[in-house]
Amino acid sequence: MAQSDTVNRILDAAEVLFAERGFSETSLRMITSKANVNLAAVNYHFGSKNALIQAVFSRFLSPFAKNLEAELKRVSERHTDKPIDIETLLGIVTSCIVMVPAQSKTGVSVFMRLLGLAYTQSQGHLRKYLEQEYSRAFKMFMKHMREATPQLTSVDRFWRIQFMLGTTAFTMSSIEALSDIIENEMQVHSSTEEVVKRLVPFLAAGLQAPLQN
Amino acid sequence: MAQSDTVNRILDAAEVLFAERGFSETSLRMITSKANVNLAAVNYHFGSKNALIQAVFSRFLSPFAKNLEAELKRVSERHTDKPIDIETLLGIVTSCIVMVPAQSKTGVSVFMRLLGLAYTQSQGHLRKYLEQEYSRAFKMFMKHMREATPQLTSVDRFWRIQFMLGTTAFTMSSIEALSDIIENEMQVHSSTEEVVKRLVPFLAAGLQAPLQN
DNA sequence: AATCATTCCAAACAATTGTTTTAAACATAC
DNA sequence: GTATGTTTAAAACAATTGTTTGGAATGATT
Repeated sequence: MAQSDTVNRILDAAEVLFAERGFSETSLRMITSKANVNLAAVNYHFGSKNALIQAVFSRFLSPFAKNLEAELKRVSERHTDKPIDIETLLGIVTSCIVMVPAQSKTGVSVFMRLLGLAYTQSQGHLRKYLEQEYSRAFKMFMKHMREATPQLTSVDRFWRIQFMLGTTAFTMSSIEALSDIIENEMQVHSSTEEVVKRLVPFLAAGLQAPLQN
Repeated sequence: MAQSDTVNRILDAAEVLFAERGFSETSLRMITSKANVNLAAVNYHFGSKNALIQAVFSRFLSPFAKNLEAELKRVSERHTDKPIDIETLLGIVTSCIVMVPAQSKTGVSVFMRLLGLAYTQSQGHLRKYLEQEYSRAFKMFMKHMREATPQLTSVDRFWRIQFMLGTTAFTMSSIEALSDIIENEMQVHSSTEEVVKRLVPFLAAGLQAPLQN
């Protein structure tokens, strides 16, 4: 199968380069030369650069959404009486994220960095695509989140979830650079797992912070 | 004075367009036609597009840094015995941010959006420029931060401050898109000021979260 | 072996980018 | 009023962008 090999080589190269440099700053020529394929291959297999960007996202977001929906459904069937608590809910999300790289070859940090880019780079087509493609999984997650935080108004809950997402995406995307800094300045080694351990209490405390009036 | 007028018109137009679309996605022709000046004026007055980007930042970041240093100094003189607490510290930062638009014509949301872009868009030249230009204000802030959180180890403090910065930068860089979503789904209008009000308790709680072992 | 659709490749395409150039317009000083 | 230096204007510049093209290679099916 020469076809799928070329397609995957393009996706692999694009994924890394997009994560490193952003979308506009990554040219098709960079991608194809890193993937060792012909320049025209991108337009032949994907149709356009925008379609390639969407394909990069759906390759890791589709398994993640599928995992998440399945896991949420599974756990909620055992919680028919009481809602799922926050810690369990966050645990489900993180475990589903960690599951994806095991299936494909995408690293967690690349995963999160791309997720962050999708949010910050105002690529209109991407945002629309993601919204209509994964709205079901997102709404499902939000439903359980709503039940787990009844003390919050819907507006406060929305924003705090965004804060959480932002913190995670940003930290994960810059984790290598920050680890280097801290290793130089304090002679302490920080693995991704250790950073996540530090991150979770931060997020949980923020999410449950007293409301300001 | 035709000169300074042209310069300011370019800065005004560039500021808005950069905040709306990002740096790479904004061409000099968009800027100059919005500013009603000739295309060559940018290279004449600023030298290059990168220099223009830096000029846009320094126009509002310099007053901010000045405000912040002055305010930190002023408050710390009244706290000779005990350190400044976190809430006050974060309050100083946000109030200094809000002060700048009153001095210039830049809106708070544009200000914050640019700040977020500076952090998330990996423009190498920008990051270096900002670091060496405003390291004094940053170090000053860090010193008070250290005194305000004596219960944290330096490693924990380092990470939590990164979490904070990440949350802020991320939220600010995607604030308009998120405001649109929440306005559509919940019929609630969210100004930047309101989002900041929601952000501060989240950050403060995260910073002071109990340590995990 | 011949036919077929699929995939690949080198080249060219048109459009857009940041930057530079040339001359004209302008203001200021003598 | 002439001279001098500064700012604007329009055009052209070279480089890079995403995309398209026509034909060559490929590989499976008959």
